[in-house]
Amino acid sequence: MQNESFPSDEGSFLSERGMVTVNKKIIIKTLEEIALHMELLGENPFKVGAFRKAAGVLEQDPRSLAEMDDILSLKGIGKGTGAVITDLLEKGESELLKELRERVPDGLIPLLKIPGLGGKKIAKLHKELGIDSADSLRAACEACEVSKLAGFGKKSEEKILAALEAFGQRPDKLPHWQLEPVVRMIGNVLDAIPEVNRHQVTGSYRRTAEMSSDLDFIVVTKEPERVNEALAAALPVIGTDASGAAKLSVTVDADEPVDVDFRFVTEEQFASAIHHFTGSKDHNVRMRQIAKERGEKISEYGVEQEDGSVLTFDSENDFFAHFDLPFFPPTVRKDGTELERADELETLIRPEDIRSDLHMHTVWSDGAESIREMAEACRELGYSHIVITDHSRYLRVANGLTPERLRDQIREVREADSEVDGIKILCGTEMDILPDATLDFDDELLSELDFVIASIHSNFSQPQEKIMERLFAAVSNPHVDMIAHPTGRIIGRRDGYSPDVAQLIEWAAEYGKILELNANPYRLDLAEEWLELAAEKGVPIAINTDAHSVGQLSYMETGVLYAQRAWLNRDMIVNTWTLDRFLSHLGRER
DNA sequence: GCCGTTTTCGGCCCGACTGTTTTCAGTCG
Repeated sequence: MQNESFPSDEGSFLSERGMVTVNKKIIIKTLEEIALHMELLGENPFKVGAFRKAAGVLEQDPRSLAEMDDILSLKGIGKGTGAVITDLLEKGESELLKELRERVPDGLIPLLKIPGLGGKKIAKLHKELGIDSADSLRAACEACEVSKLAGFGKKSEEKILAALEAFGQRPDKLPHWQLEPVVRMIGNVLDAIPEVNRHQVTGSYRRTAEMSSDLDFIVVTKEPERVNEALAAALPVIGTDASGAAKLSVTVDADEPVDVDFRFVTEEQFASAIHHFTGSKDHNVRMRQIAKERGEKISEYGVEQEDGSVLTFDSENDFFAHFDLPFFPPTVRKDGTELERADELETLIRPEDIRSDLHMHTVWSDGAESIREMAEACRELGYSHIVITDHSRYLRVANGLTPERLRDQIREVREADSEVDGIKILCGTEMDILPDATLDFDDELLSELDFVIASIHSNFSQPQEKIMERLFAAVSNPHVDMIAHPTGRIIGRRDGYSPDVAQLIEWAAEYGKILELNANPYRLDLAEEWLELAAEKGVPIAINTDAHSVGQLSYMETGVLYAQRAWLNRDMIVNTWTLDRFLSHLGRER
């Protein structure tokens, strides 16, 4: 999820005053950097893995460095990794890393990103040809020196050159929203191939990760070669990485090039295959360990028994049941620790728990449909109540409502509510928090509304202090009920206005405000880690679509799935509540 | 490098594909 960062752009471990300030993050980064360097020296992969694992153990531990008095006795931290930590704590730097840095040129590290090059091959290039950077690698390829090395050939040389050409041109990962249409397009292509019996997108996309580096499809067929050919012919393929009877790996031309893997399996293998390729990697490792303890072996094809026979399953449900586990939704399959949280699955938020949407727009501001049309569409979705929340006057580009127009709208909402059966329509606003930290409507007008959302849509680049002053103005106003899209981020495009989210969550807890998980796939704001913190602090969350049209009401599902990633309990999700409970929660003076 | 404790040595998740081989190592997911 995070961008991979390399030591070169990592910034110094020294603070401005030159004093060494070692925190947990630095220890984690150091361990990871050591692993990276060892990989390039062709070290034993298990040794490399041990350093990665130690970093992971620290990351996993919720405590800060100061709270960890037993850091050296944690499982996964031993003599070698412990020495690095001790070194860092005592001297502020790692002797081992220093040594490794002297042996490994900085320029080698980015080369790990070139497909087909791993630690061993890069080590060889360095040792045999003195390659120490992307530039020297390019020169060596152009001089045809690389193909002379044992283990390399003409083809490797060409592939490396092509990869160097594309270096930095392509983003590592694409946002979920950008992949969605590609998934749909590929689904249609698969549907049209007669030899395909069924298919399922898996991978991090199925886990509703906000960014994915590729797409993985499991395809059930009896004729993999035919399907392989048909896919290659029907898709806008701009490159093929691997092609066989079991898999096809291609790069597909979309808005951005997208890497797509297809795995061909039989009907019996389907459940095991989708589990395997949905991951996460760490989840799979954990599952395999559990299998191993029982004398079994999990692969993408099934569960191998001690006698060599292979069990297959009708569904992922049955697969988990075989290990005496409940079904874990893809969204919670993360670092493997989820397997210890089976008792929380019962209360985990599910799409069918949602009974309202508290943030949507109509033709009154920048929406596409009328109040009645939105309400009727929500009724179709089975909701019991909704809030109409058009923009306020400051947002001119969105035709924001003046106080006069808002009063007119209130009348119209009341009227629509009395006319449309089967759903309660509430009056609200999405009111701007202005750049000067005042609110767009006065208290008197706000008191006439059922639900007040406050949001920032302007002057994102203000210093954090000012942004927080604005958010505080909203949070501390007794009429404001919720802060929408609290950071203003657009995934993969912009970071938003970078508030101090931890502080905002504290305030929300203190002033009894709701924070939004905006379900628009472009936003998914708040992000996962903040949702976890909000849950810890007992701050209620509303999952809202912010729909500007009837079609966008379907964003709700993505929002709920994303919320599962943060293990949100349905009881803390405001829009699972009944209308009565919702109104009594709001219960402010009117 | 780390772990276990019916193991202090011998594992560490598992399999497909590629490119370079003439039987397999390396990379990748």
